[in-house]
Amino acid sequence: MEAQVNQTRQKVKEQFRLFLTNKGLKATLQRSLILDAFLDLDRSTHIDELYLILRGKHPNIGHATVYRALRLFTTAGIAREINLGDGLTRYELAGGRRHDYLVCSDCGTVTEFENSSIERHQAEVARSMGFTVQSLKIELRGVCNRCMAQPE
Amino acid sequence: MEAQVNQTRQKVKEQFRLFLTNKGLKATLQRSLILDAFLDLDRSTHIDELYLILRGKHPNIGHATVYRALRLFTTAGIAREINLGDGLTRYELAGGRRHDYLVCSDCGTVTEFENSSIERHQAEVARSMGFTVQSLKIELRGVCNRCMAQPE
DNA sequence: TTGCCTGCAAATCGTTTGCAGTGTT
DNA sequence: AACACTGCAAACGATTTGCAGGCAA
Repeated sequence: MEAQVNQTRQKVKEQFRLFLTNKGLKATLQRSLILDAFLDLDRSTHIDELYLILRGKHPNIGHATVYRALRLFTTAGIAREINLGDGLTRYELAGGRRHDYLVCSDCGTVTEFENSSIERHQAEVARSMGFTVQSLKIELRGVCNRCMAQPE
Repeated sequence: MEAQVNQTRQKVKEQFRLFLTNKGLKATLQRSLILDAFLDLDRSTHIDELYLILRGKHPNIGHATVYRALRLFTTAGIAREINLGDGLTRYELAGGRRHDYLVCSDCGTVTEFENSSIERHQAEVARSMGFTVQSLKIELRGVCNRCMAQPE
């Protein structure tokens, strides 16, 4: 599976490289760094998390550059925006099939899981209402087992 | 059903009145106006919509007052916050069982529907992950039949 | 009278944009 | 040499907060 991760990484980087070439955009050091940091995490994240990681290695990278890069990844089809309503925009690798989130209302942790059986069912209901479904998001709020165990 | 709506309205207003008394808070004209406007709509709404309606009748009501009132309704258990990721906080009457939304990515319209069969199923999965579920939200993005029909 | 509430304006927070200088092609 | 890109700071839009005066209890 280690090998598979690396394969995904290479595919994504290649996909991005092609996207840039096709659009006449430029392959800059920052974009490469941000994409690497994003791929390293391998889970949904928000800009500030990436920004902090990146600042560690490259102190003069700009906040705006990270925002711009993630938006670019999204239009390139590499990333996907998710918004869990806490005022932060999160990003996850597109291509994955994780649209299901457990949000802990205590510590704010977001756990992802997958449950594809529900998608068909849900999409069917929507279709019967004359709605053409593009994407599905399921969000559960509650208390995670860690917070349940240790009262602060 | 007209009668039932009025019954709900009275119950909610009574619930709010009790809440205020118990907490030592005050029943002001503004809070009453905002609650009425909220109940009149009888569907999820955002602050600006309420604000505009209220300004029509009471030109010097403050933006902040509407925000504060809706937050109060939420803590009173009358309203529920929903966030569909478009940067606006929406509110709906709590007590209802509508947690399912169709968001049109074209015109932004939010249509609500109900599908309780899914809740048990989904909650079960979460529980197996050691998660205590408090609430569930299902969000479908796509194109509504109106937008599908008329290309701009 | 007490002190919660209101309306206004200023502050805040995440995110976007303008701009002058830099780096890719 | 063109022109996209970066970093900074200022702008932005939704929401919150501080404060002086106003109004329920």
